[in-house]
Amino acid sequence: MGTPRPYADVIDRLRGAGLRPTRQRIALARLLFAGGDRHVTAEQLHGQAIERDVRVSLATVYNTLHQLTQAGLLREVVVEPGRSYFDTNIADHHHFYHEPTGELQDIPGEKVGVTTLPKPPKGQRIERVDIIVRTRDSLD
Amino acid sequence: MGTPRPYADVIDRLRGAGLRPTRQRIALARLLFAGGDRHVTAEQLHGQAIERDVRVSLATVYNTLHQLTQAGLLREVVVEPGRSYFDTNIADHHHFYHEPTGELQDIPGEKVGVTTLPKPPKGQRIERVDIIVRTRDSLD
DNA sequence: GTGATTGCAAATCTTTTGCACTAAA
DNA sequence: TTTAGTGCAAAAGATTTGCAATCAC
Repeated sequence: MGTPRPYADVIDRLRGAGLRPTRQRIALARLLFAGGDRHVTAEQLHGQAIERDVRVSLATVYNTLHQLTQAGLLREVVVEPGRSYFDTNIADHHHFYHEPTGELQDIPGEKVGVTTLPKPPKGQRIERVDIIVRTRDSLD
Repeated sequence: MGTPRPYADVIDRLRGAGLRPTRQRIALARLLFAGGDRHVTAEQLHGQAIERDVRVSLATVYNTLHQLTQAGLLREVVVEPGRSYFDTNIADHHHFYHEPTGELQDIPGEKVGVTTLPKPPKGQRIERVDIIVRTRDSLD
């Protein structure tokens, strides 16, 4: 048996992204990629880290989130001015956005059929198609 | 002939929205609704007003944009964290977003076909579907 | 060791707010 | 008048940055 490496999976993921597996990055990555798909703001993630006694500064959380996004391990979702969500689901998919609570919910890519789409302006290529289905409470 | 009213159209539009046609609001509405469809940030609109020697504060521009949005005369488009665009096109439509320049371009609603869409979460109704097609330069 | 990473606090940027002043009705 | 609207400057958030201290390799 080889020497057991703690959090080997997370560390490999960071390494794969070209990021040094520091204490902070490992902790954040564990929080992010532990459960299923998550939608978190920097503030929320920072709060959770603090809760679990992980000493990280908010600045580092922001930096790490952006680094992971750039590496393709996270996706940034913009639904509201002045607040960014980071999505651990990087598969092709879209979102329900419940405006009253600010909650995001994934819609699997295959559940949405976009038939036609015009050609992008000259000299541009499509990078990504984001669909946000904004919802409110039925009674309103 | 009745007494000619300057900017009667704009004034009526504001009145119709329940907004007093003040000097500032008239000027801003004229900038917004003059040409065809426009996508502006508060900062940009403020800049244009100043350029044309209209004395308005940025705070008033923000207030007015939100009032017009609430009245249904404008639509807010969120594509980037920390910056809101206001769209004078209130018809059903979507957007190309050219990431390098931050430019928005309308896609008429009928040019995009969304076939299937899952039911929203229990107790919620769909308010609006926003589709943002993010583009980059072809060569990148 | 040494170069990448972190923390902290300050800086930045967008947007909102409080309040005395001004203007529309 | 009387009440809504405005400007200004200050406040509030979210995010970024500069730089000395710290850590991974």
